[in-house]
Amino acid sequence: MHDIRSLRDDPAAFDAGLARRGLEPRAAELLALDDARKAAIAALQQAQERRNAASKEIGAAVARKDPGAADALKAEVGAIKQAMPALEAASSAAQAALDLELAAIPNIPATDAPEGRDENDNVEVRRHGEPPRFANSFKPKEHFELGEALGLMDFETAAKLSGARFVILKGALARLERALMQFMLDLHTTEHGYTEINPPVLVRDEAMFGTAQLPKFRGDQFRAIRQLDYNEGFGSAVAESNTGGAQPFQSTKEFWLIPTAEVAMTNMVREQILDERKLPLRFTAGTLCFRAEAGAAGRDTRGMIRQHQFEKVELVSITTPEQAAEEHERMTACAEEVLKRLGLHFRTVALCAGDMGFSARKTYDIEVWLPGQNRFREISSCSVCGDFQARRMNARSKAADAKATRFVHTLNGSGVAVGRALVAVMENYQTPDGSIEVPEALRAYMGGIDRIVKAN
RNA sequence: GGAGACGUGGCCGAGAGGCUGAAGGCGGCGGUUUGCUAAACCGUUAUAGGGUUGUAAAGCCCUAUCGAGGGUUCGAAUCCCUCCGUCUCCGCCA
Repeated sequence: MHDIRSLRDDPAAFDAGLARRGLEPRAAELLALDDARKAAIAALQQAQERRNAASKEIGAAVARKDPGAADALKAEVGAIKQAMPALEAASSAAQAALDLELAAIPNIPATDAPEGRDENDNVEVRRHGEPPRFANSFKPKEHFELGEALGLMDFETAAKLSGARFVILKGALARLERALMQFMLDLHTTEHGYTEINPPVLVRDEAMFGTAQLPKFRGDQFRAIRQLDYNEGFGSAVAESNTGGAQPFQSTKEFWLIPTAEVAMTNMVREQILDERKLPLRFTAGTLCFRAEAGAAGRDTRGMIRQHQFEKVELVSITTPEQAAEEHERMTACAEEVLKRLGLHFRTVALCAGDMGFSARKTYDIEVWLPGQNRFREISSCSVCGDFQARRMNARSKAADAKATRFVHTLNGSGVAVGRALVAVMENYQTPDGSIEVPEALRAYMGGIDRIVKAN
């Protein structure tokens, strides 16, 4: 969420930031909305001021037993009140018009985010390890070929239960996914200083607004509706529920399924004033994530790369403005460490301004090597959001000796995507006989199993 | 799911249609006194928005806010409704 006052101070800088994302200038239009809003507020406040003053005079007139004066004043207030609803409506409409626009504009890129339009302009900043070597004659398989051949990965049965973009893992492969999550959480909590969180995965509108999934990315999300009177046949299970009221945030019976634990963990500090001596806060959680993948039709339709439901270990930091940039590097290194210990080849790229997500000021993607696809695939994305989300959440901090509060800075990163890590381990540790070696770092979590073989 | 109680500033807590942006206490900040510390005493201490003066720091005026949103009223922390949240008892449940 952008600050209309700083936009007022420097509209050119705002438009320049949007231009770096490949977007049209918006400042002039927003400032016009802001002027309209201020005019509407002034008109309303003028009416309120007179009403309040007259009402006090009525009290005084009644006290000195002057009914004539009181009645005259009542008539005046009555007239003012006639006009008030229109003024109130105009004022809140003007505010809403501005907020609607501001809430749907992405964050301004940091000065050191690379220039560029799309993924082709991203900048590789480092690379670790190298691709695994296979015998010349051996063509590495993709993870779903391996998993299905092992009898431990079943997309067909999952489709019977839930449709496309779901999977059933079995036996040692199910355990491998569990092992990966445990390993990552243990690493981040015991060595990287993150506090483990087990958050709700169902959240309300405000939380989704806070991290900016709402209002713009509504269509990418799943909702959970509590159906109170479920007796009109199965069709009603998916019937559109009626929220009704004018208040935007009043539903208790509808939730959103989190698309990432970032939503839950970042919103833990919403509407709070934090002591800056306690920053940065570092949280990690391994949760299920739910994404509608709207607009991804036809992409990654096979396999586990792009599912409606997947597991991810997420990292979130809450910092002061001064700490944010360094924390971003640190967080990215924490995510990279996961891949290093798993012995996976990866590269880290800085996303260009045109390719970054909505809330980000600067983003590093970590891409892991997948031999079956013969290419790098995103497995983690670490972003600094500045005060963009903090404004939406009203999350502030205060220095020990300061009077004023200021917005915190928020960061989030995958540390890392568990489903994709499973894919990476399978493809990188496959052997010609179709079995999969278990990386050293995971063996303790696998009860000592060092190889995953075909189920009998 | 049923029944009931409650939600007031950083915290505790009064207030039950106008004199209340809100008593009192704690805490914070500034000061006086004081070998030091402590104590005592005095003062001060919400947030957001709009307007205005000023280069600025800041000041002044106004509006809104007593969980949130509506309503009644000339006037609402106070009365009514809805929602959110907390607590108690019962029921159900992993």
